[in-house]
Amino acid sequence: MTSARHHPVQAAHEGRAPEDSAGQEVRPGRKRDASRDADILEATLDVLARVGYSGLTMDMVAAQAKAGKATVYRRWASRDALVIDAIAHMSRGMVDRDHLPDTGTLRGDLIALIRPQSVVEGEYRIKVMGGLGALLAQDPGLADAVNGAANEPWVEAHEVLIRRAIARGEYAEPEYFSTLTRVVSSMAMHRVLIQRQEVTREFLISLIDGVLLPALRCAPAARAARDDAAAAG
Amino acid sequence: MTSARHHPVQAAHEGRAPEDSAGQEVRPGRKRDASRDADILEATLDVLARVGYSGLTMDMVAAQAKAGKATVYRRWASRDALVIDAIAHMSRGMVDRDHLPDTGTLRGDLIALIRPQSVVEGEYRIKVMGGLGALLAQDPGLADAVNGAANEPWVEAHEVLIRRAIARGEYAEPEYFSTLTRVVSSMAMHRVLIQRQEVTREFLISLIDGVLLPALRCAPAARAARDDAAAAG
DNA sequence: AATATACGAGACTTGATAGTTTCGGAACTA
DNA sequence: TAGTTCCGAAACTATCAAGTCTCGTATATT
Repeated sequence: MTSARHHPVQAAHEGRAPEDSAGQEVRPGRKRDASRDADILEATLDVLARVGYSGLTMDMVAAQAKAGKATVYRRWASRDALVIDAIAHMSRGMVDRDHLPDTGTLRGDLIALIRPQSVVEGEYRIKVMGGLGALLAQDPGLADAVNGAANEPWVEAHEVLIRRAIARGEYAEPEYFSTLTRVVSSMAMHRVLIQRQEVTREFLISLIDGVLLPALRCAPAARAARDDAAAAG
Repeated sequence: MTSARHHPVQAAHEGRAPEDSAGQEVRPGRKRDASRDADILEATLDVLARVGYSGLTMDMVAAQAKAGKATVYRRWASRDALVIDAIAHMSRGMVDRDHLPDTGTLRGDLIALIRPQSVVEGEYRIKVMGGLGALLAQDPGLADAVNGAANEPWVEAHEVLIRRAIARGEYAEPEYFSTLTRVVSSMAMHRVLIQRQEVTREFLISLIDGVLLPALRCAPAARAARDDAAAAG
């Protein structure tokens, strides 16, 4: 999408290149150290989580990555382009959508989703998102990208797990399904961004046992299911 | 609390004042035009909605309010103090803590709390709140102020209403009481800040009927109540 | 060896903006 | 009337940070 991707900053298409054909140009001189890319992106995320988008400076990022600013600007054209790529980088490997837990009960699945690093990293991601506020307000496209990177994977995972539990007959199909898939994600974000408290394993379990599962058990059923219930009762 | 309130910027306690006694000092000169306060605060909200917190400049605010910057700085000590007051100004009268509804049922009370102007609704408020993201993540003091102005009033109102319903015997005392008082507030903020959708009356009712009340009905009871239930079942 | 590019470090330039001061004029007090 | 404070407008100062450039050095091609 808006992706302002890596860019050997227009080094190509200059007639003097030995290999003029559109293929890979053979350039003399030291090669770029590809591993610095990830270092810089991770440094960017660290700074973003610590001071937010508007507090982030290129000097901080360079210092954190132990890189020179020239090295950063050789790879990204601007601060915004760097931040956008960092967000994209963050989204990788969050929730493994192809290997969701399957313990037999919804409660077991939801709790299995809470791995030690997802508590810590989840909070980290939430802080990163919070720090983006101003940018989000300006660029709806980026807002979607960030939301998709840090929020929707969790919502979708909960969606799958809840739907599966309903299919098993563990719960009835609720009327406000999509609202329920956002309970944990919403309240965890609120805890970090507004209350400014830690998201612990215990807190997440209190959301599951104290809010989501009870709500699911007693929520008004969707129309079809509700008609059945009305007929029976 | 942290409130950086209006401040005749330390004009007081200077020996030369005619009325030295601690009472209200009679000062010569033109009076401050109190109506400019609201104009400036509303201009601040307009700018905040348009460009977000980090994009807001004092020149923009002054221009929007057709005021001089000196007039702004005569009333607020800093940009942050102005923004905080503007947020407080916006959320004024959202919840009237001294006249909470009392309809006889929790559902009735919660829905009565949703008055047209008390709902965070419409593109305007969404944009204002969206622009605050960076503010929240950066400065704990500012975040507390915003939290106190825009969030806690709701949480406290829900706390009172739910406690009253429990006292009436409408629901049992739940184990995770304080978590439940934050359900609606958390999910409404998430909708505004992350999903970037409107918080409509229908959405709030879906939170009440689809999440909060069902959760309250089926939540695990607090220890004392749970023991009773165990004895009965 | 000669040349070209990458690297970290950091100086430098330039633009933006928070906050201050000045100005001419209006409104209030004594 | 004289003195004081407020007003909007705008010039001014000081700070901060994005982006560029230089330096000494390391690593690549020819």
